[in-house]
Amino acid sequence: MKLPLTVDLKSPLPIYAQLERAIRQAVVAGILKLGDQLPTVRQLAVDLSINANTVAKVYASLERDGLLETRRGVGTFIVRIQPAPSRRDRLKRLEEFVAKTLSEAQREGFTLEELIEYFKSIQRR
Amino acid sequence: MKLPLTVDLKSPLPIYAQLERAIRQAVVAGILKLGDQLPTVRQLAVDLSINANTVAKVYASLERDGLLETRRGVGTFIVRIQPAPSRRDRLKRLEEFVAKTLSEAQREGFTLEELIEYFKSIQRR
DNA sequence: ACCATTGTACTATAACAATGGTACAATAGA
DNA sequence: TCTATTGTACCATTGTTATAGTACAATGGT
Repeated sequence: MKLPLTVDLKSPLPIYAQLERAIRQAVVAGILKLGDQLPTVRQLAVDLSINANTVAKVYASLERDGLLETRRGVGTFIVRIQPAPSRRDRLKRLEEFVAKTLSEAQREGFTLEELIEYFKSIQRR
Repeated sequence: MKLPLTVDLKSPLPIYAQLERAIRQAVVAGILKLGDQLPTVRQLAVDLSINANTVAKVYASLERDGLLETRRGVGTFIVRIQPAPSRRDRLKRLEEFVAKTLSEAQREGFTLEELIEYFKSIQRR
């Protein structure tokens, strides 16, 4: 499976932040599933035309976050898709998150319909 | 009128990029109108707790872009209102917005399916 | 036991971003 | 004309980001 990870060297957003975001997004979108192996730091560096150190730092950061697990000589794997806090807290946080997202979207001039459509298109791929 | 310009020192997005974006957004949103004066570089630097050089560089960049005009000893003024963004620009911004939202959602532990469901439930009411 | 693969840990270097500071140039107004 | 205000242009310094390169540690397979 070819991962749709990309970075834009000309973006003001640093490469490490772009890559971290892309990986998180791939997990949420279901492109990366529990137990899936990520490309090796060296391979991904080649694929994205960036430095291996940058990839390694992103992996290390995501591991600190509990999303990944790295095993020397083996590779890097997805170990957490979602935490499991209490249902009620979770729902409340989801509500807050969606509210915040919607207010931002409104400021940016996007409609709820557009967002749903775009989310669905991501789900489909 | 107090301008709603803010920057986040902890964001990976550099301050100058945040400020440039915030000003463009304020113009598009109609908060800054044609002919309006912006805060002085020194004043805005104080307001945002950043360096005056950073503000000056943002103003200079926006002037190169034709959005602003600066007059020594007088101030900085809006001289061009952005045309409505093209479809392509809009789609690109939507992409970026969704990418950002999904990476945040991942950190919060929400899945794409949950988000879509919740958005739909809002749409229904 | 050996070896290739993978992640980790360094070092050094360069470019960029941001700060603090100083000085200068142009303008408006007293 | 004088002065305060505003933008501009420097400089030196600091921290971050990214690169290139090397070496080492742990693992799995031969």
